[in-house]
Amino acid sequence: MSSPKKPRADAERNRLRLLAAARKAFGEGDEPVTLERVAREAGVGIGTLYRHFPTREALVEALYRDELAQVVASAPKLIESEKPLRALRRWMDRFAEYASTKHDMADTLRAIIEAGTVDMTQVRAELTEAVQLIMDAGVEDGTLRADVRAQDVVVTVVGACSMRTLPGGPEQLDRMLDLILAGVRQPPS
Amino acid sequence: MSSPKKPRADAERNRLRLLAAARKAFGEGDEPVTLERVAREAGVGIGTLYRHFPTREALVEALYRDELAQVVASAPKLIESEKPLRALRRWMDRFAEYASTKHDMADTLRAIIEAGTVDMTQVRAELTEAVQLIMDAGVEDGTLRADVRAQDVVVTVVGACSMRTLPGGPEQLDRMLDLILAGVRQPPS
DNA sequence: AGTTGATGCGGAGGTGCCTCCGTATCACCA
DNA sequence: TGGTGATACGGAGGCACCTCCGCATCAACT
Repeated sequence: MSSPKKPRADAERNRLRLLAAARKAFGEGDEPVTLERVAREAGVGIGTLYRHFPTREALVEALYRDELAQVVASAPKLIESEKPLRALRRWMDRFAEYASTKHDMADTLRAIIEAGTVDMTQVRAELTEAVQLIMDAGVEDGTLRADVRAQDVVVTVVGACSMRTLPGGPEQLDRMLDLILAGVRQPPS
Repeated sequence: MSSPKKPRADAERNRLRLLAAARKAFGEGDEPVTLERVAREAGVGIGTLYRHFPTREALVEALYRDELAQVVASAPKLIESEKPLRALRRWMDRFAEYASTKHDMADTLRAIIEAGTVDMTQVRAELTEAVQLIMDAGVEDGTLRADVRAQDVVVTVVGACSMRTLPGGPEQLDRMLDLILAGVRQPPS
């Protein structure tokens, strides 16, 4: 059930080296990470990098998959400690903080949303599920609208977060998230 | 008041040739437009292209400036014929249709929103003004919230429209715009 | 241990973006 | 019209992305 193929030892070793080198390179605050540098730093050829990670996004995704999983996992916790509306807002904040810190990740998330790759769809589905969870709670207690799809919220939020430098400064993103949140809110009719 | 410098004849001629070539190249439905090709087609060197249009965005912006101006200009007309809420939605549609047809323009708009270049700021301001106009009308008649900034709406809409291919198909953008619109709406409290 | 097919490796090379600067052209004035 | 500084031109070249394929390495079997 779990071993589709026999992996070669050197392949796995190189994969790990690449991830380590990438983590280091993307970690350093300053600027643009060239994949050639990552490969060199890992002591492998550029071809090897591309075989393991066919696109830049694939590499970044592998790098941050863990942290993203934590963001996803925070959703159920937030529901327990907060009312749905506030939980959703806090989740957005968490996501936004994450996406803007590692702003390489923001681009990658865009790509993930857009692309049709399989394991990309996976990440997208996880995010949607997290939001769905909160929204279900909100629908149940009547504070959130029932006719809004979680996926639409996710895509809109990703779109908002993927704008690099906002003209209105960092607080603008906050207001934009508020705007989206207001759209999900059940009007007191 | 109007002639800061004397323009050289060949410069202006090349500028026009470049725009013509670009319009043709971007017009053709199929795929990716290389700037080198545009330059060649215009019969000028690549260096000349870059002198006239320092970035790809500058070129695309120049290409579509007119059409964008029309989108901006549609705002006052919409106010006359529709209620503010509906006017805003129609404006968003107009914008979205435009941005997704010329999807090179979508990228460019992103760049415009993000970048700090002067004449880019100009376009951003125009868009914001258009939305502001509609929102003012909506605030006046009480259908739209007064505490939402037009700029936030613009940036959020651009973010949404700049997602290339949505996982939920073309209708998803429609729903996302509805979501944003709902955020601007005055709750009947 | 030796053989061998499968798997992975490396980096040269093709492409596009953009810069830089020596050369050509223009507009103006004598 | 010829001279001259200012302005614009062209394309080579540097950089990064990504592909392709001949060669090396691995692991499974004898």
